[in-house]
Amino acid sequence: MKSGLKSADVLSPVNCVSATLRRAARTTARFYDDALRPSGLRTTQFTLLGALGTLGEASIGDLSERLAMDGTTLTRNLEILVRRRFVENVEAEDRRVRNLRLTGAGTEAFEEAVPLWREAQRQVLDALGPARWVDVRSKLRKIEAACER
Amino acid sequence: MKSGLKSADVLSPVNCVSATLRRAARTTARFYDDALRPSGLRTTQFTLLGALGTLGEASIGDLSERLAMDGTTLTRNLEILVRRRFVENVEAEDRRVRNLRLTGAGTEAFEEAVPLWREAQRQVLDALGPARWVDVRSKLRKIEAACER
DNA sequence: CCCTATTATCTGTATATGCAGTTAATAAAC
DNA sequence: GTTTATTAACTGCATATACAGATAATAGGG
Repeated sequence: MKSGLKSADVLSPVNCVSATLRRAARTTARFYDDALRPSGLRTTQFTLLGALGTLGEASIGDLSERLAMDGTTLTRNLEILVRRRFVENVEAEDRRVRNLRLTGAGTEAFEEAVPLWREAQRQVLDALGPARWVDVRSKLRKIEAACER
Repeated sequence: MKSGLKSADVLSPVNCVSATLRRAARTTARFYDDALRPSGLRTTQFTLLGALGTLGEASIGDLSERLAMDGTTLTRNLEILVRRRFVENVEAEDRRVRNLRLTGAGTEAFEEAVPLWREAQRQVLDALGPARWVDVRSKLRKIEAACER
């Protein structure tokens, strides 16, 4: 038989969903990081600046929910961007909360990186086809939902 | 319209392939790490022990290729497993190479973790359906291929 | 109003990840 | 056979990631 996969296969550790996703995440991160290198931004930083650009002003909690990233991770990832003056703090009414927002330099850095990012994204989508990517994405959402209860 | 996605959407940074995959990887890693916690193994360690179990005896280069993971990352990830006596060094003919192999304790630790892993994997596959997962996996391979040239 | 519970963030610690540059050993060139 | 190129792994550095426990501030109950 040609591509017969028995159900036992997917319950064998060599076919771990988490390992497969991490592997794909490593490989694409290397690719996008390489493409973004001239901009001085890593993919994670690019994503974080983009999220702040969209949200306008956001707390660590807001970003944590949106990016499905632990708050303590964000504290440290943001620290780097604040140090480089791409992001700044804004005081919130609730004084437990620290709100963050893009600076002018942060907006500029992001915008300059967009064409580099777009070229990487284009190469990946040319290989897969946008419709297939949209399909994969919706299935990844299902997987995440199963992991979040 | 209901789910009309124009091609412009997928070329907008909010739909970054790398960011989406990293997010999914983070979420599943948290889930599997939590499931594996009683075993004392993280998902990455479980995967690494599994790869060594399959390969029998392997160099850093072998593992690097199989896991699409940088050699320097492996040097450090293996260091932890060697320290815990789950993995041991074996001298190779080529003296630049360091070969690695599971110890008895490493095999035991892995085998004890398998049922915990299987339960996590089962939950994810129940939510998605094994056929859909096989489909996603093949598309992830295409994405990786596009990133590796 | 005070006490308690909840919430938002931070710190300490550990692992995960990869690039640039180094070292040591083998392979190739002459 | 020596010199040169290539290869395998390692070190230094920086970022990415999350859990446990601490701190500070708000919200709720009496």
